[in-house]
Amino acid sequence: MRVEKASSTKIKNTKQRELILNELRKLMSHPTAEELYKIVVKKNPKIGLCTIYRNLETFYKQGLVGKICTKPVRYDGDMSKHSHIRCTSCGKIGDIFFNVPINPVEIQKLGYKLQGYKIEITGLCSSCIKKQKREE
Amino acid sequence: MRVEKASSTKIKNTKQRELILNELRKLMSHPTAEELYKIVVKKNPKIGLCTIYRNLETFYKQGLVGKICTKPVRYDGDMSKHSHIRCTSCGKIGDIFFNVPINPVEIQKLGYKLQGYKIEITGLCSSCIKKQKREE
DNA sequence: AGATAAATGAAAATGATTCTCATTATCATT
DNA sequence: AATGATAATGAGAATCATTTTCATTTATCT
Repeated sequence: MRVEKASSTKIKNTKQRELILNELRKLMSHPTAEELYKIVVKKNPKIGLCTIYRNLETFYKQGLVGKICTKPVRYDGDMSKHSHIRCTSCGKIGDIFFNVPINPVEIQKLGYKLQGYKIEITGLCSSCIKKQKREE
Repeated sequence: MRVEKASSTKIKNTKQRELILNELRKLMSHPTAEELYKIVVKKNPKIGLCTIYRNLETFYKQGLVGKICTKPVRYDGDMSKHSHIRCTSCGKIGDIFFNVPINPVEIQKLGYKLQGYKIEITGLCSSCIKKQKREE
C-alpha cells in the first residue's frame, strides 16, 4: 500500500465558469476581473465578483487564458502566440503579433526548465503621441 | 508672454535616497520594498517604509533601477541589459543574460513609439526540479 | 437517487501600496 | 551662515485589488 500524491482536484463545469470563459473569449480587449464582472453580471445578476477572480485564476492555471501582470491584473482570452505592448502614458494594452526566438536549450544550460515566456513592450500609443504633440 | 509647461520638479538628494539606492545596488537579488526596508532600516532606524516605496518608484522613473512587476513588485539595482526568469514553483527570480532583438521599426509600423521591453521567462529552477523529482 | 467533492456567493480579511499632512531637510541665493 | 522656496520625510490612515472563510448549492460519479 502506498500513499497517493496530493489529489488533483477535479474541476467541475458550472454555468458560471462557462459564462465567464465565453464572455472573455468574445472580447478583443484585456479586461480586469472587475471589468469582466460588469459584463458577466448582466447575463447572470447573481454572480459574485469573487467567482470571476477564482475562475480567471483557474483558467490561467489550466492554460485556457493569458494573464498580464499589470496592476490590476488583466486577462486575455486569445491564446494565439502574441506579445503585448503597454502604453506608458494611458496604460492601454495592445496586441503585437511577432515572434521572438527563445531557445529552450539556452535556458536549460542555466539550470532551468523552460515553461513559457512573455514579452512586455512599453511605448507610447498613437493617441498619446498625438496628445503629447498637442501639448508642446 | 507665454505659459510655461508644468514645472519639472527638481529632485533633491537626501541621505535616505542615497542610502536606499546604495543598498539596492549592493544586492544581487531582486528585493521587494519591504525586503529592502529591512536592510536599510538597520543603517537608519528612523526611516519609514513609505520612503522606500516612494524612492524606488522615483528611481524607476528616473531609469536608475529596474522594476519587475510581480506581486509584490521587485526592484533591480543592476541596469545592465538582461532578462529575468521566474520560477513558477517557488517564485525565485534569476537573471538571464541574453539578447532578444526587438526592432523599433516593427513597433513603429503598429503606431507605437518603442520605449522599452522586458522579457519574463517562466520555468522551474534547479532546486524545484529536484524537489519535484523527490516527490515522484 | 444518493453520496461525494467541488464551486458558489456574501462578507470579512488581507496585504501591498498610496495618500495626507505636519514637520524637516535640501539647495540656491543673499 | 542666514533666508526663503520647495521637495522629501515619517507616521498613520486610507485605498484598492485580491483572497479567504464558511455555509449553502451544484455537478458528477456510482
